[in-house]
Amino acid sequence: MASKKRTTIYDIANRLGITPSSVSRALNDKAVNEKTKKLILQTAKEMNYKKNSLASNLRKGESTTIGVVVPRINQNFFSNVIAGIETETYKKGHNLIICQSDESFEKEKKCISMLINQHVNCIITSLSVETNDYQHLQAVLDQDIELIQFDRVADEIESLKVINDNEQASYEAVVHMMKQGYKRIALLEGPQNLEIFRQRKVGYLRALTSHDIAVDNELIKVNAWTKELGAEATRELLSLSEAPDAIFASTSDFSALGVHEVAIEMGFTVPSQLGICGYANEPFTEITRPSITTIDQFSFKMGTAIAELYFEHLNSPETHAAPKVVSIKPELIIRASTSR
Amino acid sequence: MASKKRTTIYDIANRLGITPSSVSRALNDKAVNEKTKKLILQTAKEMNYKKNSLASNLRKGESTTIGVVVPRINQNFFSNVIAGIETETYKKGHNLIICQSDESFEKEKKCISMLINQHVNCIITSLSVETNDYQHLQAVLDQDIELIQFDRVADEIESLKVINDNEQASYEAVVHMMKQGYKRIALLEGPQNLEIFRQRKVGYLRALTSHDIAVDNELIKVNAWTKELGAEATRELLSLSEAPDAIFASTSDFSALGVHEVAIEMGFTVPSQLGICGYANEPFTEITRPSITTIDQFSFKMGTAIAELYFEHLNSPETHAAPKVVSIKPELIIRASTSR
DNA sequence: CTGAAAGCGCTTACAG
DNA sequence: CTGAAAGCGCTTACAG
Repeated sequence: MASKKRTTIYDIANRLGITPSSVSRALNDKAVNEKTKKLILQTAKEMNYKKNSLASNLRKGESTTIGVVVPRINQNFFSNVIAGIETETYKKGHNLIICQSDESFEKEKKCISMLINQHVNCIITSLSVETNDYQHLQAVLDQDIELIQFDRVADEIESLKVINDNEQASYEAVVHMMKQGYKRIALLEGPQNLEIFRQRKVGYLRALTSHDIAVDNELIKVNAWTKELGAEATRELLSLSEAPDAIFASTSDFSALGVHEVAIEMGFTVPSQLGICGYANEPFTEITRPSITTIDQFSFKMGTAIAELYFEHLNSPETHAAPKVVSIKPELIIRASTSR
Repeated sequence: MASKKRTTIYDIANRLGITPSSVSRALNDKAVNEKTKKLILQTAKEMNYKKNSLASNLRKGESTTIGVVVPRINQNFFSNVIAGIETETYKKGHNLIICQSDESFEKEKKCISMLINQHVNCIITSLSVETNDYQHLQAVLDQDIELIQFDRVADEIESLKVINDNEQASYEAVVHMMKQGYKRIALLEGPQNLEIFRQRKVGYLRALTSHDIAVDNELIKVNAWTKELGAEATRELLSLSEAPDAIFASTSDFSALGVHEVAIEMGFTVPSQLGICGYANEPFTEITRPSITTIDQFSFKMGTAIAELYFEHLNSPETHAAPKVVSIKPELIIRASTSR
């Protein structure tokens, strides 16, 4: 049943008494006598021929493979982006090699290196939370491989980018909370080596200052980007003599979930005594009671936008002028946790 | 900056006045004079050499690439399995090409075909809900490519398999509900072309009959495997003159979520008037109020088990005797929705 | 330890 | 339209 050796175009050529050149041409739909072409295609099917893309790509000096490196494959935001990318690349027969950095800078570097070896013709990546140096991204460009950064991007690396307007989204979220009457709005911020978290903080600060509210550093909690860290920060915040009446978990919905649980645990009523806003529109934010206000990043759409950018640049002449940056406007999803 | 042409072992050989053979040997840590080896490695680094795995794999007639086809990349269960696989394969430098069938039989076939062309040396797959014919899987075996099926497997295809004991898990779930005093337990079943859904139904039936409870076909709802379909089926069930007092959404937690919502909407108190049990231990089952009893499939562990199976067979002599089947015992997670 | 040569499976200018 | 030949970048028996 299982044949140790796969059928090649030589096998087909031998059987038909023609040259491999013609077989190759027929298989690739190039100019070949119609009758012979038909015969070749039929014979290929009979002999169970499967093209060897490795050989083909090697010869052509190109590949149809794209590398993807994300912090976590099994995190809603990233798996949605990947699903979006796959939906588009599949249509054109391009493949995705997917790695996860596990939020580790070391693993991220190794993954990128592996992908370069694999001769992918594009690397799509979102940085790990530890990443603070971008030589590995520069190395990608140096090998003349297309680079597309998304969401967690390194500004200083000149590559294609697909991002959200994090600052504006945060600004709007905080303004919304102020309009709901919240007076002391705390911020849970993410690791500031990542651009996205810096931008979200800027949005928060801009919202306060543009409404003549003084920034109180006591209300800003560093590195509260997981559920556990969000919970811990909340415990501290709600124990302050002048506790906040709202918390913007700018890092993630997981962090917001931590806030939510601690608030209930400490007897604060949401949203009347405490407003909560998260980030990312994870599915569970709709399910908690009260449901959590958050920001939708259109992750699946980010994925399709990335794929579109890729194909656009695959065909276009090297317009290394100014790498394109696509910004997708996130949307504030107002739910019960901030509606009073 | 960007070099159109990548450095090859020839470039290194020329620079050093030696042959490509030696360069290749040095790079692959084969027997080479220590001094030359050092020199070669250093030069490779200087010249920014990156191995071309395509060429290497082609020459060696093997590859370190594994193909994965799952129904949905962005579904918790599958993304966890993938994360588990990646964690193990990464350690040994093997890559994952990932495709999603989108629950479409047609796309599944095309993905498998693409992966064969890509010369992957293993295909890992979980069938789409539409799949009712397995020629495409047989084709994988015919090309002498290792095949590992998981979760949604085709019994008749003799391949490696990693599965849950669905029947036993369902049996235990239903017995648990009976012990909680539920008398009329309904079943939401999945498409019966898939083995897993057949097994879950068998477990349900076995639980009833082994406890001398007559099976009431009115309480068995077909194809209720999404949230919407689960909700619809629940509406019908709860409108019966003799409505059920518990619903086992054997298809998925999404379906159970539909049950949950309709129950509340129709004024049934959970768990006192209606017990609910789902399947898969999706994160949100812990967050609903009341929380939902479900079955944990240890998805991440399934992933690592799959990878282990792969590496085991990579080295072992072709033991085509009886393809190994690894069964991972799922665990009933008892929560509020069935605790009265 | 090292070199010369062949070959993995394919594609593509170059002739005819 | 078709064939003969070279070559993508690498690895590996075969000699020495």
